[in-house]
Amino acid sequence: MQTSTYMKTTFSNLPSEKQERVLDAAIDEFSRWGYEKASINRMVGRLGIAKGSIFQYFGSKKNLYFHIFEYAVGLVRRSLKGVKTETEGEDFFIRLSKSLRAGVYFIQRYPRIYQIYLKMLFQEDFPFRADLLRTIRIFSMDYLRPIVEEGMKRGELRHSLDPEVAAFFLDAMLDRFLQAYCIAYMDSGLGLFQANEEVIQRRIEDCITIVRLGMASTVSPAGEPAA
Amino acid sequence: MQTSTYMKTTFSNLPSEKQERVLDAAIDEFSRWGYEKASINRMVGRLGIAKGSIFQYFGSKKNLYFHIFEYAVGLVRRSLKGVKTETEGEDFFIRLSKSLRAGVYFIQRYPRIYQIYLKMLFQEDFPFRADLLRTIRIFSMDYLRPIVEEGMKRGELRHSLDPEVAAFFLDAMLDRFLQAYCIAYMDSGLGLFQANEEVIQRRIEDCITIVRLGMASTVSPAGEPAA
DNA sequence: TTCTATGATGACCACCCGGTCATTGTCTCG
DNA sequence: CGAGACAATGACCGGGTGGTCATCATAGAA
Repeated sequence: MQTSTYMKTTFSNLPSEKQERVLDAAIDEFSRWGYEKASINRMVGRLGIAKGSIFQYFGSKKNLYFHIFEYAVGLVRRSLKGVKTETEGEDFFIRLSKSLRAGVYFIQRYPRIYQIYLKMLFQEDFPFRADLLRTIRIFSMDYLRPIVEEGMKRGELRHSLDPEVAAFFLDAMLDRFLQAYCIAYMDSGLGLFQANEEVIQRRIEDCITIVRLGMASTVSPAGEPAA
Repeated sequence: MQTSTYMKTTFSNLPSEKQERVLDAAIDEFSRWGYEKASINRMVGRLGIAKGSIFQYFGSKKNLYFHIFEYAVGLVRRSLKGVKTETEGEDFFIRLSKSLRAGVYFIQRYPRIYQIYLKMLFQEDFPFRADLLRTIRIFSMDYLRPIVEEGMKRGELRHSLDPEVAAFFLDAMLDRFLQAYCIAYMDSGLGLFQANEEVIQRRIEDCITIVRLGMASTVSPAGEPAA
């Protein structure tokens, strides 16, 4: 169990089996309820320990949340780094496709972590929320922008493209795609919500085709390049 | 003042000047705090009336919220209908551009209404939230899909385009664009947040260019069509 | 004037929250 | 067997919530 600014020695002295039970309960609680509505009372009730213990471990609800957030950021960071290096040198649109796939995989492997993100995104302001979300957006942009720039350098992307705008655009698309996979009302009739692998893969290709070719018909009246 | 399922006769009997003050205070409260954290106590405190009155008017906090939601939906409906008819027959990408502009205008004219939407989107589950958001998404798709289909009929869009996917894609882009204009951490370095008209217009054109042409460089090695 | 209907009121209710801290185990070392 | 260190406990605190209801105020009709 790594150290963290947000936990006290009382917690790190605990047998790791108990630490894990506590963290698991916290992830469960926050992923189900978000920050504000998460209840320490409920959490300790399910854990079968006293409320005071949690405050002995972390000092406050906020610190507990930060600790979990830090852990989640670590997971995402490793995952993104993995995709980036594994796809190094490949075509831009292949990389994009694999990144989106990796996003889906991540959600499948750590559904509660993604739920915490969604709850954070889809939740009333709590004081430090904006900072945490900014952290996530910067993450995303730091991942996407270099990939775009590399794609431009290789001539795979239009020279007239503004990398900032392109990264913003991709961020919007990727984010919404994953939301549609996890939230029923964000899937606007696409059938993406909790879809199986086959549908997901088809929709990924659909969306990336739009990103690649755009929506306009080719200017020459001759017709489509390939249809 | 139109009737509504959610208000009682006690409210409709009120002098309309007082009705408006109450509704204004409710919009203010919900736009600032969202549903769960909106406080009837605070609201009546600012209004200078008794708490019991609100429950005499609407029966419950939920009914009050529904009443406001219904009002907001009416505003959006009228606004969208306006843009759709005004741009009838124009080029698809012009229509798209004007739709996005209209979104910005709407937010500028009714900032608190949009805030209520954002708070609803970015907020913990309250029981009926999913239904309300589904309503909004369906709205959006019902607006976009026919525009896409018309664009395809005119040959302005690729025949190989799937209208469902295209509408989803556009919804994602438009939604995120407006969020970036209103929420600092959603503006990933684009400078869209609270931007002036000139920047907004430029970014609209940037984004729509990507939608139109895509990101890929033209397959022929000859170079860009126009750069 | 008196009666009646209806709006206005705010003390009060049950419930939940995060956080505190004096007290009670429990384990280790001398 | 102490003694000291430290984890565990849960009653308790102040503060907030949506919602209720007996009571009061008032305006128009008879």
